[in-house]
Amino acid sequence: MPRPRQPRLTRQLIVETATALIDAEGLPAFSTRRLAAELGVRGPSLYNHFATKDEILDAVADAVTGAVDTSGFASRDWAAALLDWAWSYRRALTAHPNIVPYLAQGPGRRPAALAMADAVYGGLVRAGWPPARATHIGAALRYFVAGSALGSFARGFVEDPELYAAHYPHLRQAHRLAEHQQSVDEGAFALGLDALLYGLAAEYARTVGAVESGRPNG
Amino acid sequence: MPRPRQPRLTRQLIVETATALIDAEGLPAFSTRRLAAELGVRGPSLYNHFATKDEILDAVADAVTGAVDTSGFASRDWAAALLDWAWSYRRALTAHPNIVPYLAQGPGRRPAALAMADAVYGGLVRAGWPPARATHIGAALRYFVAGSALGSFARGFVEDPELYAAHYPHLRQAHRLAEHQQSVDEGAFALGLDALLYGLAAEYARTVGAVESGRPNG
DNA sequence: GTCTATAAGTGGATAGAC
DNA sequence: GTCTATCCACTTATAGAC
Repeated sequence: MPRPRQPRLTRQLIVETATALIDAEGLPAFSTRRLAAELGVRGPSLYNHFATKDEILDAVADAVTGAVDTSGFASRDWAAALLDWAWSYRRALTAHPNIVPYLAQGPGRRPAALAMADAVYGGLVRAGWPPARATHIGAALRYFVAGSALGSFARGFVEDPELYAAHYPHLRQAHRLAEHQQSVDEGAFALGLDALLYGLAAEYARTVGAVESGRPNG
Repeated sequence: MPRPRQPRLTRQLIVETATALIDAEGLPAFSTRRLAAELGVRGPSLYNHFATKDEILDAVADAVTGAVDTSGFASRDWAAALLDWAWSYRRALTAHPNIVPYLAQGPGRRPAALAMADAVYGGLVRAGWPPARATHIGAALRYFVAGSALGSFARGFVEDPELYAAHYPHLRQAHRLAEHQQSVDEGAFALGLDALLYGLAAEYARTVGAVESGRPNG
């Protein structure tokens, strides 16, 4: 026999609505009252499901991180797995850029972030990278992805040619960046990621590969 | 209480105190009242020097960015200049990590950020990089630096061995990251930056260098 | 240029009714 | 499990006295 009336709130519904609210209005605009209003309830009702506001934010951050795909580390060579992971990571964060400053405070105790770190670190070590190097690589990629999701580079420029021409001689075309925001940001990410992986592959060949030559990376 | 002979507030003093306050207590704790208290005045007095709270934050962000050294682009080859710039940029941001989320929203109209973009872009173009590529390189480095300053990777882990051992097999040593936070974060940055520059140098040799062989980069 | 006073509102969170 | 009622510290910003 189902319950006559379903509870209006569930943890999942709260997290989904909180995510949408943060996406739409930003982290500073996110309050328990505002969230409750969005859910059609009053503020205090949320406290039946979460103890504090930060617990809600942690759940949102964990859900965002949970969308990242690390499966490549199980089946592909380390470089291809890093590439797949970085793009998936970037997609997950750029889908919810406003939560990034909160999320980037550190993997902390959030399960999804720890599972991701575990998969990446494990995959790199399995491929032969020394543990300390694997840590550095995972962190470096995290820096790059978080930074790219944090704030669009192109978005920072305004669409007013006059503003830049006067004082910044090389930025004469900068106003055009605003038009091509997405392709500039993605192009910069692609360039940086490719260069990074190129450099890592060179170091791998120089150190790990020289020792375990002939051993497949997967 | 008699009024002081000298004005107690100046824009510079306000910005310096605001920076210290944000460093010490974080962006959410920063309020005009809290700042005024720190300066020994009442909240409204600040509005004689800045029109809004955001104007103060912009001034703080601009001061932080203003500490970045881009002089290498005038005198050194592009790769060495990028390396110097990236480290200087990182030092400036990690000295004030709590302002990074605000600062990273985009270069916007802040003079110091625009001057920095101008110097970097101009230096790269002068070295022979195609304009579109120069934009991507500057943005990619910005992503990496901002991400590295935004949140320490190592800090995210707690110093409790038991917490990770159970569920994340590869993170058995992760609690040790907390001890070596600074060296892990700097090592990850150094590795990523070197790999990135290695990859860029390869592309430069493949494209620009092939066309303008023999031309000095400076 | 700093002050008092105040506007007009939001914040997270709790107690206890139903 | 949601409600009403409530707490009160706190927010940015303005008006006008001195």
